[in-house]
Amino acid sequence: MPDPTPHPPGPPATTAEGAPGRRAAGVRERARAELTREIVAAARRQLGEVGAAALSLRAVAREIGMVSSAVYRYVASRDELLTLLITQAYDALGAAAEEAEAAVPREDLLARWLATCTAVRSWALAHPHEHALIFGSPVPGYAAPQTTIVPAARVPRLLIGLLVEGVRRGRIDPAALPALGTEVVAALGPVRGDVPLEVPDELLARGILAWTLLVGAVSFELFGHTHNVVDDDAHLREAFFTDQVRRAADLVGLTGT
Amino acid sequence: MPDPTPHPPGPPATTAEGAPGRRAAGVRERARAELTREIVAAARRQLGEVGAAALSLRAVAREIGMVSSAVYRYVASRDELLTLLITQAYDALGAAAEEAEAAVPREDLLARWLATCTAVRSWALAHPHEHALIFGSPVPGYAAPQTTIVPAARVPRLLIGLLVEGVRRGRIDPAALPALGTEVVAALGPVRGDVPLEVPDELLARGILAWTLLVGAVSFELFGHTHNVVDDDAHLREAFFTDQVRRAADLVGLTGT
DNA sequence: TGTACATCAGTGAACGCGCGTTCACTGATGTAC
DNA sequence: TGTACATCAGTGAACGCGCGTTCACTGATGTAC
Repeated sequence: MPDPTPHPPGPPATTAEGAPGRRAAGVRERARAELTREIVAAARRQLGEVGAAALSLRAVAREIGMVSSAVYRYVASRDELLTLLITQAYDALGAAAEEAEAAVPREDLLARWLATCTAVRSWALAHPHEHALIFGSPVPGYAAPQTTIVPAARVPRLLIGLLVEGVRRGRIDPAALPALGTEVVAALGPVRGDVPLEVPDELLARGILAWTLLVGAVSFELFGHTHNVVDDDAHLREAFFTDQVRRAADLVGLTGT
Repeated sequence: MPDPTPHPPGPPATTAEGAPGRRAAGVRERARAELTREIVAAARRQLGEVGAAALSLRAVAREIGMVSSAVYRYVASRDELLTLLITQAYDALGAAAEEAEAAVPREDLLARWLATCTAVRSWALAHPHEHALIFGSPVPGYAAPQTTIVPAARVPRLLIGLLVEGVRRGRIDPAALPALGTEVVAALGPVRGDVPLEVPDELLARGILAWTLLVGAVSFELFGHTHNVVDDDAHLREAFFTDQVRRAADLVGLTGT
């Protein structure tokens, strides 16, 4: 630790001063960013082929025609690469869901709910290994850092937003909901601060159930647990999924227009 | 293929004739079975330490003091070992759930439901890697054979049994249920044959939702997705889980005594 | 504008490791007469 | 009961492979005067 090896210079910490030489430094920085992107893209491709556990820095280097040690100029370790893949997967999923949701007329809360859920499923079907990376078994020996928290919350935030809107528009009547047991209320302590008070505890519990069901249903389908249960036909599968998430919408009080 | 290598004799196909020499042959067979069990047990221990992707035949051999090649007398390959682990995990989970359910008074269908769900969660908390093995991301490069289908269905079968009983005892009124959309009915084709007709399509769809939620909730907790959502306290976690699966029971029509 | 110097990207070899699987073999254990 | 033979379990060496990471190095690219 005390000897500063000349090797990994790390990200250049955006050179403190910056008025002159800005463009020049910008060139190096841009090249750096570009190659980092290339590395992550290659890693993503590899992830899609062999899965997270078998993801290898050497293979990534090979794919972009670099020598394996050169990759260490851009990522500090295999774990850091995994972290990048995870946050980017969460972000891609979040963006897909947000885009689909935004395309639906604002008044139709049920349709917005269903669009969000369907987008989550479609993204997962299109990126099965990335779904597995964020919602499947944890990668052995890897601990997700704080960095992933915010992107991980994008889809839940979207769904909570729909609940808030439902309450504000009078589509969901918080007063009509039963009270939640005190222990369960206590259990929800950590999330309580992140959710507007318009969403009472009971509704929050239902929302979490819906979110759990959504991810559970997608994972079940992706991981093969619907074999011998649901038909193989793509259209029927989607119909079944829609039926399930519509039930979840029902539960939180978002019914048809 | 056409040359019968002298090496792997495989399981001895239970020597056709068997009147004399029975006990002697039995000794070898018993030793064989015993060692196979030891191998699988060691593999299970290893699974608990490094996860499925990193499970290695050589490490298993090391743990039981064998040379790595000797293991091939007992299991044909790493994949076969994985298959054994998977079916045994399903069976252990199924047995735990069945035992917990059997301990509850027969009349209390809700309590039987909750006991089943709680057993699934407890087993998963006690055997996180085995839960991940059967409900997490598929192991890359491994395809589950038919052998796993029956044990995999044990818990679902238990839950379906409760629905059947609920209908037979008049606790669930099938006539009061809405009809299920024709597409969703079609989607349920494969499973329909395995579920008694007392459980109408609509109830079946709700049952699958409940099962999906159950596994989803356990996986969420186990894979760390309830961080920053549910409190860390074990008791509160359980209270939250119970609340969620009680909602699932509600949905299928199993309410309090 | 021109030169001397510092910064950085990429190289290639190496360390030390573990893996699945095969194969010819030695002994021990059972079987048949 | 005793011997000749067949079956099986376990050994040890080997094949061929890939991995993450480090390190001293060569050049190219930028920076300061």
